[in-house]
Amino acid sequence: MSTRIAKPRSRMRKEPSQARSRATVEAIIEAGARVLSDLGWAGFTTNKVAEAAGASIGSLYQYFPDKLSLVEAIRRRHFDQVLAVISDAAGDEKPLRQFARELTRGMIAAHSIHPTLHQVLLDEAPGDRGSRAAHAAFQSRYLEHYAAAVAQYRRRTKDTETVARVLSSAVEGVIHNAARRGMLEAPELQKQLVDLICAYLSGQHRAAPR
Amino acid sequence: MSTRIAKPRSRMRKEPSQARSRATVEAIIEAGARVLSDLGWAGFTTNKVAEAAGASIGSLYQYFPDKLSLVEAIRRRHFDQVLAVISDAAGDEKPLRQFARELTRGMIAAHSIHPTLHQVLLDEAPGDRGSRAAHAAFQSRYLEHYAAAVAQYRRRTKDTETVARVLSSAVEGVIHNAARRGMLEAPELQKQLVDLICAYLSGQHRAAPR
DNA sequence: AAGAATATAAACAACATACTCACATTTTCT
DNA sequence: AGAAAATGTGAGTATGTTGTTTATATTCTT
Repeated sequence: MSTRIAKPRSRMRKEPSQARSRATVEAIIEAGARVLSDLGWAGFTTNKVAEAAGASIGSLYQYFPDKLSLVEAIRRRHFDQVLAVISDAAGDEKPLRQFARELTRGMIAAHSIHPTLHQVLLDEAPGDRGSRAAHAAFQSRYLEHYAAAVAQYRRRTKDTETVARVLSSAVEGVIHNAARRGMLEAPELQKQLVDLICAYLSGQHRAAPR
Repeated sequence: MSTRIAKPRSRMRKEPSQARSRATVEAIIEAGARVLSDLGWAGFTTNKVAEAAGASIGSLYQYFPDKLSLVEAIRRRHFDQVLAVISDAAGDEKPLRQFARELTRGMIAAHSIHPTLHQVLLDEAPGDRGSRAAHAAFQSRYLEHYAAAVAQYRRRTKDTETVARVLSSAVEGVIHNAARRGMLEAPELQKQLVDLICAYLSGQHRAAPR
């Protein structure tokens, strides 16, 4: 029972050294993201990814030891992008509305390339391997940024974490829904999302007038 | 090419007449919902459903001609439930906050049994068959109810439909996220969701004070 | 007790798909 | 130029999955 051998942690079977191979690896990751976003986890097959990347299945397995390590790579890349967006938006001390606008714009931009990748990565794709830790770390930092914003714009809130979570999931919900309908670019939607964020964060809504 | 034969529309291969068989059918649908919610579309297999229902695979195929018709049945049942919730909440003329509270409570209740079923049904499960129409009809009525509420509580809004969509997707996002974390019952979360709805719908948030 | 309805689960056929391997091509190095 | 290393190829395999059938057993109705 103690014979459970720890799989070698190698992210990549072989480190690409030439420019050509680095381009191949990049193409594979990119194609993987597209397939994952378009077909979902159920349609995410290594052969399909290789074909979409314009590479051969052999090349794929030359750099990624198995399917999961590929998902890992995709996940890492996407999460880094999203994190950068939030980090930027919640940067220094800007007025609420500007923060909301930048956040909205950034999130939409981050999802414009692969509309439903984020959701698929969160919901469908498994995270068996060492990804568990990385995934948690992402979630943590992700929320931290939101929490910082909440603390800044909504000072008299006790449970900052809950508010941050509600806000982030609401934003994600809107983005995801719009993405599925292909309406990410609609300006009216962007405006409404900004309004939603501002309304919730400014939070002067006690005792409705009527 | 025109030889595409229209499959017989039979929802059920055989109508259950005895009480026993009706219970079996119900158990299968219920188990199907659970499997779909827990394992996702990728893990949704007829054998697993039968086992989870405490029935045999043969019984399943006695009543459902194929896998898709089973999903159809699950979908129909769930959507009916959700629709009833919204319909109730957006009933007559109540103050905004009460509407928000009832909507929140109802949505949470509807998702408490099978937390992620709704999302899976919307995102992963295919809708090849005649479900396309039913699905659209549901979406339509779903939005209508939200739009009615928007029109009632937010009179000076031009694009009612967009607002309704933003609101509904935001609520869904929060619910879905909470469901995944097993935090659906947390009272603090419920309160925050109510706040979010009220804040957005009352919409007096122009010109942030600072 | 006969016959209809319902339940069972082993078995299958068809298919999908992650992954390997032996070989071809390109790049780098001497 | 030529050897060696790096990279690319894709048919093939091995393994599993899964929707579905069928022959048989059990329970209900009349």
